[in-house]
Amino acid sequence: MSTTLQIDENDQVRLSDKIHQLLLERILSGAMQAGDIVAEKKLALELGVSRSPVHDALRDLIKDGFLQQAKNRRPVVCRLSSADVFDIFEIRILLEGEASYKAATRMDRVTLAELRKGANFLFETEKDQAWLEHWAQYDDHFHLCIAKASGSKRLMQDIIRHRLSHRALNIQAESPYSFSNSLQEHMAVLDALDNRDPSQARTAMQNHIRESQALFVNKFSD
Amino acid sequence: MSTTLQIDENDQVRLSDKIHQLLLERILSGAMQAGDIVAEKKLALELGVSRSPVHDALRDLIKDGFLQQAKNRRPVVCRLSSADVFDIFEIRILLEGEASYKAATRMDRVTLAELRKGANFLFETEKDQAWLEHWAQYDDHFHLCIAKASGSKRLMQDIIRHRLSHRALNIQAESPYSFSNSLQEHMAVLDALDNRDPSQARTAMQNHIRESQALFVNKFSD
DNA sequence: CTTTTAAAAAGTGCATGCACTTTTATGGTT
DNA sequence: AACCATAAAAGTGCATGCACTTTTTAAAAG
Repeated sequence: MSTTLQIDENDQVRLSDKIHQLLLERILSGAMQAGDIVAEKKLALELGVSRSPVHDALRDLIKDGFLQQAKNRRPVVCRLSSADVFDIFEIRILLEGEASYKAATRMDRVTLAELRKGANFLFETEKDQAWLEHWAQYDDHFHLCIAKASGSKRLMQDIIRHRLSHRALNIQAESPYSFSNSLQEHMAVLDALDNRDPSQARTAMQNHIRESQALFVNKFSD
Repeated sequence: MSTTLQIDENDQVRLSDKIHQLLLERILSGAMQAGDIVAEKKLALELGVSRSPVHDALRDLIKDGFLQQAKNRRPVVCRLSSADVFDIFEIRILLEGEASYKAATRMDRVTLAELRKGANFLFETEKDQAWLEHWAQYDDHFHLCIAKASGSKRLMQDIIRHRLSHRALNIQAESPYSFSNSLQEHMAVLDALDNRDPSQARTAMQNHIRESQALFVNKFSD
């Protein structure tokens, strides 16, 4: 837990934003888990800054839905029920399905080719520890590219938010078995995008997310 | 603009939350418009409180997407482009369509009857100034009830957020002509819910929102 | 009269203080 | 050991101070 604040002098970025980023990483990586208490004062001391920027960062995380706080109480990392996880996936199915639909007629061939190359590389590579890192990175990139290609900024932002909101579960939930399936599903989406077929793209993406949904919700029996 | 802070002693609610609420109302009512500057210090003085709770309230509004702020600059009320408005409606079509689908098999008959009564009342009443108030209130209630009845808390929260994000436009965009149409569309949704027909409910709700979309985006040529 | 520029005013970001609330530690009682 | 009361420690909400940045003002120059 020795992630530290990068304190450049003359920095254009707010301290509160750096702290927000740092804490988000701690939550997404599992370094901070559901139920953990995050005291503003203690954290300020730990980071060697005053309470103000920590206060702001925590408030952001509360708005993001990662923390909860009652008045006069210390914020707590949220616990997701299996119903929550299910619901988040349901929404992702809608939003990312729509994004794929819109992207089918808009996505440029270069990005498409690049994504396909990434998928092929992962497909042929041995599935060791480093591979997992690559997969996570590629998967994020895949979904983000399609969200962007939808042409709707709002849609993209919503998709990013909903993906973040359950990414903390990735670590424990993914099984090696599921990976090759996921890759196959990605390829199906890429095929549909290549065909410039909106409906096919929506369906393929929705299938993909539904598969993850089943996996995650299973592993997650409250 | 003389809305004041209700300062009860021994209050269980945070000052920052009250201020957030107050500012939200000012934005949604049109009292504060796109491009307006909202200075933390000035506002604190105006409200007779310190900068801290104002600071927190403004940060919330920034996260909500109503304000924008660059470092060291005063926050500004966001300007929505017509593309933004269009995109927000596109998302509402997805989310509220889904909510209606889910609500069709879950909504209790009592709420349903109550909504129908509200619609009928508005249908038969003379369309004067007071009527407009009633309409706005009823419309909100209608959409919220269905979002709730979806059974998905996340879906409900998302729907509320997206509805808020363009409600500031209501004042100038609604024309008396459109009201009776809207009411008819609401009735169609209620019929589908009564029939316990998910697909019909989704379609009816999506039609309704698409009609608003056309109206709003037209009135809103950047 | 418009443009430039420099000083004054006001603003934000972060640090800190204080009152009041919650949490933790402590010691007696059963 | 488990339970309660209570004092000490730590925490949050809001106020305020200060350094530095942006905005406004007003005077000087063209």
